[in-house]
Amino acid sequence: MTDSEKSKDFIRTIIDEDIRTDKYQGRIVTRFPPEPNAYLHIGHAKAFCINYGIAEEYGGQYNLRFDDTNPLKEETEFVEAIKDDIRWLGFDWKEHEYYASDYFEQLYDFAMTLIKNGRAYVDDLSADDIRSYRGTPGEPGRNSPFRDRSIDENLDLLARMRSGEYEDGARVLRAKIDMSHPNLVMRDPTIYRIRHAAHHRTDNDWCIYPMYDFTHCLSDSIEGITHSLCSMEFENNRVLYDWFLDELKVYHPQQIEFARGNVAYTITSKRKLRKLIEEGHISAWNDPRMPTLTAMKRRGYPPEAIRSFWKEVGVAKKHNLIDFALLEFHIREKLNRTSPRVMGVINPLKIVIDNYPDDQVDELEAVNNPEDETMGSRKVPFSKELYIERDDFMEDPPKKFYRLAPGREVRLRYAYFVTCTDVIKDPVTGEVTELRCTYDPETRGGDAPDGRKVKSTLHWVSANHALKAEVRLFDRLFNDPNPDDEAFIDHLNPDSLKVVNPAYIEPSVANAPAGFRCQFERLGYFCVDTEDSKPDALVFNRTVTLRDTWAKMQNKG
RNA sequence: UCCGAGGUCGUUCAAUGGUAGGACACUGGAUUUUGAUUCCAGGUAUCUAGGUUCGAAUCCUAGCCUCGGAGCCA
Repeated sequence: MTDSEKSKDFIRTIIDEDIRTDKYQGRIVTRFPPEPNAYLHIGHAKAFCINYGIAEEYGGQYNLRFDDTNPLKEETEFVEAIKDDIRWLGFDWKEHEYYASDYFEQLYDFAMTLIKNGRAYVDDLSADDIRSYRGTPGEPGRNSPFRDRSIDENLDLLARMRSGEYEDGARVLRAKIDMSHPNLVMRDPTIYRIRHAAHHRTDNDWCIYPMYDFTHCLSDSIEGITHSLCSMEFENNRVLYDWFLDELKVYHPQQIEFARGNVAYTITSKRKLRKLIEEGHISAWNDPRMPTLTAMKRRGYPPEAIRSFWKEVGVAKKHNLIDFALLEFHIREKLNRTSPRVMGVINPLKIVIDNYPDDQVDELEAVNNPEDETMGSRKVPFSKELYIERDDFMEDPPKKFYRLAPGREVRLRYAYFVTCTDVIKDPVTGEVTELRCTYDPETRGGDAPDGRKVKSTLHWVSANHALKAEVRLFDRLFNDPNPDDEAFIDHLNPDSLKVVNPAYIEPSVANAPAGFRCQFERLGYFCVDTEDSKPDALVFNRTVTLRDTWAKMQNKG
């Protein structure tokens, strides 16, 4: 099925209908409204892939708007990080970069209008009292004793709140709606609170700040948003979104909610993510095991894979827990087509080719990417002493084991057929320390002129030519597919990071720049770390393993 | 308890009164100088109970289950 034949999700169905009825005169304008108080994670990517993806598809416009109404939590550092991450995913919001704080003056005017219309009042109740007056689900609240102040008094009080006359928490401005409304959001919600705090953009211009519900709908309205797409947690707030816009008789976008995407084995709560860092379970926001976009970038995930992943997941209103394997599938699919192949040995076992001349070095031709011949080939050095992967040898192999064993012949990729003739062990521990082999000079390049076959092909490096590098093997951060509960620390995977140093890598990657991606043949996709790698001390991150049918067979016993 | 939303293969998204389909995952097979990739084949699903209808995942009624909501957070 092609994209054009593919059925539309419920959001696109609504938009199609809006276009058909000319609801917005052909305009499509969406927005992504992050609060600049943390790094973006995989779940945010779904939100802006939907908002921005739809705008792109319909030839509309998309805005980036920072929802910066709480000076206590927001920082410029996060603004920059968020912009970097969205750009990394390939979206360009052009000149449409906005800040809710840019609208503070207009918002204040709207608040005064509400008061003048008898729809808002200044309340002197404490936060605790407001809570207890609010009632509970199923039980109506009670009106504040300050609810019926005169318009003039309310106007005067609000002006004095703004001028800094009162302490934090002394008063708030509330919408006057219905204290017995079945939806708690409608029980006279707070729209302004006093905060004597410097704001990352407006500095000390203000000491009162508008609340989300008031700010968000009006910001959407000011920007001419057509479809305000957000997650289901705002469903209860939609009546209030509509209420403000209707009361103020301003342009009215429509809010549409969809289910956020939850990826198995990850958590996305900002608070919990912060705790992982504070307690030292991971190193930083960009620790490659984190579900943040900055971490995925560092880990080597291609941005196109994240986009195609969310595109394939689609959008609905159902609670979900998406299989991590689907994300990995998209990562591999992209990387398979684009990554040059390299040979690297992570868990080395030395082999000595007895019949190979002592000081001879052979330069062998290796294909860079069998999926893309335009990527060409390279030379890899072969010599008497090599490393192969320890897992590729078994002294006493089971039936299905195709790799090297005593007396068995295998192919060294792009090199020669070799046969294991002897196994050298540590006399004390019994551990295999070295293999003696012979090679067949007639098989240079990997094919036997007599047509004989081998069961397997191994990767290898020349011991004297290989680069020593650090390799970081990442696995999932949590053991539990749904670790997002209060005991999430207990679900941490103790084996989420294994550092190998040294690993041995073929010399062709000696000058690989930070961020360079490649496939270590038969092992997985790796990239040069952007934080810790140095030209003379390379550090590779494992992005994702290759599919491994053999490992799967073994795990089943 | 009240308000709101949602229940379709293992997972996710379709099917909007007319053969329950795709992708991932899984299983089997073919090809393979990566046990990769690629290709082929296969199995598994409509929350429950009634009703309307020639025909129901879809419409109606009643129930069950899950999630969200009582910030001066977003």
